[in-house]
Amino acid sequence: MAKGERPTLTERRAEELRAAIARTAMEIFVADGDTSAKVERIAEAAGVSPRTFHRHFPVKEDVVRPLFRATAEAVANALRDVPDTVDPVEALVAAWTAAMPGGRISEFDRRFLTLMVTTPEYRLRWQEADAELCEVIAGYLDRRLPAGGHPLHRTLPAYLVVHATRHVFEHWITSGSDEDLDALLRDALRMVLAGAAVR
Amino acid sequence: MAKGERPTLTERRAEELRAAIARTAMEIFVADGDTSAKVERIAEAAGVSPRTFHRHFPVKEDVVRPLFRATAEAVANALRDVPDTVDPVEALVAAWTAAMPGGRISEFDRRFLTLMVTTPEYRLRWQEADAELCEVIAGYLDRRLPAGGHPLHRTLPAYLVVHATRHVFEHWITSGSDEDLDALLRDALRMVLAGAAVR
DNA sequence: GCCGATGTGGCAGAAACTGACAGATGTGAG
DNA sequence: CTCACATCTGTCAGTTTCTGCCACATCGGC
Repeated sequence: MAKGERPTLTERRAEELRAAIARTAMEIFVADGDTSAKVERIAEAAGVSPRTFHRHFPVKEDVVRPLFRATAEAVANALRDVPDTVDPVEALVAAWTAAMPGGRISEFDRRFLTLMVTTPEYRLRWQEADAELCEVIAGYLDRRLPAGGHPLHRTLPAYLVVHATRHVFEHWITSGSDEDLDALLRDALRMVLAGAAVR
Repeated sequence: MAKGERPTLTERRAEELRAAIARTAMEIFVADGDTSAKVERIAEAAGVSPRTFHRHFPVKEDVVRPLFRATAEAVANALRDVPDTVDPVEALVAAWTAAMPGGRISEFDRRFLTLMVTTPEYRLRWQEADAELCEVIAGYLDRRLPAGGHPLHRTLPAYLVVHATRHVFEHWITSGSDEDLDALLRDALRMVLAGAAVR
């Protein structure tokens, strides 16, 4: 557990435990149709004590973070090795698609994400994962932006890309999910990248 | 208290009480340098019982909402009667400036806003006020956008304008506030509106 | 096998909330 | 102006979330 070492066994176990608890919470939330389940119930269903739950998730709502972090990492991985010949818009859309298992969103996930969008405390955790994505996307866009200038010229386009994606996605989720998500994303990203002068 | 009537005396009093409690909380937060003050203390300083506090603010963090709502309304008012001859970028920057008392941010406000930016639960309340601003800005941009098209073509530009403003503002706050905020805003808004084809 | 480091659970308690009731204070009809 | 009614407020008890502390189990290196 030194510094930049890869995770030790104990750390990996803790991570797995957090993921398991998160998944348990997700299943309970979807089954209930709301997010009001008590810590006691989630902890018991996951086979741990409430005290251990709170050790891993200081605030109850943190329980969903591993889920969002996982998809954020999937997007980051999909974006890591994109050749410069690919159109940025297509690369970003493809990265998002790659983050969904099977390239599409299941009914189960759709119900869960609806809860996450409509419950402010949980929506906040989603946004925190998006904040990490901002850095990844900033790294990707870096090579495609005019060099120099104010620091904001680097971070703002990435920030806007992530938030445009979020806006489109939330519209898609709340409006019944019967539109072509990829097409909507392409459209929105083109708007953002055009303004940011991405080549 | 029928439907679209103007507020009755009782309602106005409740609104004033909420504003007074919010202001009290702000002063305590700034004096402490953090937002950890207990409900009991804020309520006592405002001259009400904790029970009354929670009646007006179901969740403790809601206490700052009146403050953000007030500035959001100020921006909305400043934007309401802008003639079409004014450049949208200038109109938006002017609206933000008009929302600050005296056209600039006091040291007191700066400290308070720093706390709001760095504390996720409070940052969320700020974003909720921004969400209301989105509708106002969508109304303003409506006349300046190509007609027709998908609903997202109306809401997305406003959403991006608000979030670009937020990003610039948070950068400005956290980096010491010694840059030219207006210039940064102008720059960011030009980027967004160029992509959205605002005329 | 031993031993320090770390994770876990139980318990007590702080703090954030909520429901219910009683008293105070508006609000409106006559 | 007065009375009846609605609304707001405070007190109190109770639930839920979250934390500090300690004992115990497990892990990981020697």
